[in-house]
Amino acid sequence: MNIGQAAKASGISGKMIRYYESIGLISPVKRTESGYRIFSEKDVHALRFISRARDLGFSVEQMGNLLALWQDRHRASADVKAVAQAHIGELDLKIKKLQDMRQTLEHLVDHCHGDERPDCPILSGLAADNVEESAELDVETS
Amino acid sequence: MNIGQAAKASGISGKMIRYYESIGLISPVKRTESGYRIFSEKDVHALRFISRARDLGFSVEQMGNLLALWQDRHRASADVKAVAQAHIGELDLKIKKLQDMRQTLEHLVDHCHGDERPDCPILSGLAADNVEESAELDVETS
DNA sequence: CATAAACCTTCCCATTGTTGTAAGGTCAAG
DNA sequence: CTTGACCTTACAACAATGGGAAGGTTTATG
Repeated sequence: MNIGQAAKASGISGKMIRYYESIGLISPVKRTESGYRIFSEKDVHALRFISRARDLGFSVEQMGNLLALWQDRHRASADVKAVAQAHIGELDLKIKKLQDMRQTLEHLVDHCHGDERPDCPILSGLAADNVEESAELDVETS
Repeated sequence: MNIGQAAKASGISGKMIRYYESIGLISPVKRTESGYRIFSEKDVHALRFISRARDLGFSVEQMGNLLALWQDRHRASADVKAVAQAHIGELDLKIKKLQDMRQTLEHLVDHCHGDERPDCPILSGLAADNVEESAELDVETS
């Protein structure tokens, strides 16, 4: 199988496949005499694994860990669970951060009349240089 | 005011201040004869504005828009509101995406016993190559 | 005054993950 | 045997930030 076909079959672009190979996430695949990469079903299988992990927001490093665990027949499922749970924790942090941003911004938007007049609490909120005004920007100063 | 002091006062590193200047987000500030940047209160005010917008997750490009609106005394507050609301929309998308990931991952984690045994639904879920198994990965195929 | 510490300057490199492009080699079909 | 569709490597770019080198300036101290 060519890299193009492997790309289609796995959902990872040829570019990225080469990149993953170059950084050692996947081991180098076989080559034809002329240098073309040849992908086996097993290779594509691994690529699909990566594709799924990537869709779940795992970093390349984390995918490396997962791949290693995947390929290790004797690992304990607890190890895998730990990686996954750590990642859930990271996702939670990101979600929380975005939600905080969202809430602050919405608060500002709610107070902006949004008409022709130039007066706008959103900009004043962003421009606030003292604690009183800028307090409006704090979501939860916990 | 030096760049170091401006950095402290605004919460933006000196590195980033220079960067923002280099890409034109802020206009070049005055210099001493020997080439040191001198920041006025107004300059620092703008930097603080940027710092807040950045904390709210605005991209450099969006911050450029906001800055322009901020400095335009005659803009309609509706214009600002539109930018802010568009950004809320973006935040919502990101949040949704992360929540979807989180839920899928949690689903997998819930089904992993997490003990010594090597059998692990998380890895099988990631490795699924057919629709039946991979359906477990879909959160809401709406 | 001399020297050292603490600044500042520009320039380049690394990061993460991905895409684009250029220059060239190969393969299959007509 | 040419054309087009593939493949190869290598390099640059993106966003936003940090790190460091090499060198100039200012300030504080002996």
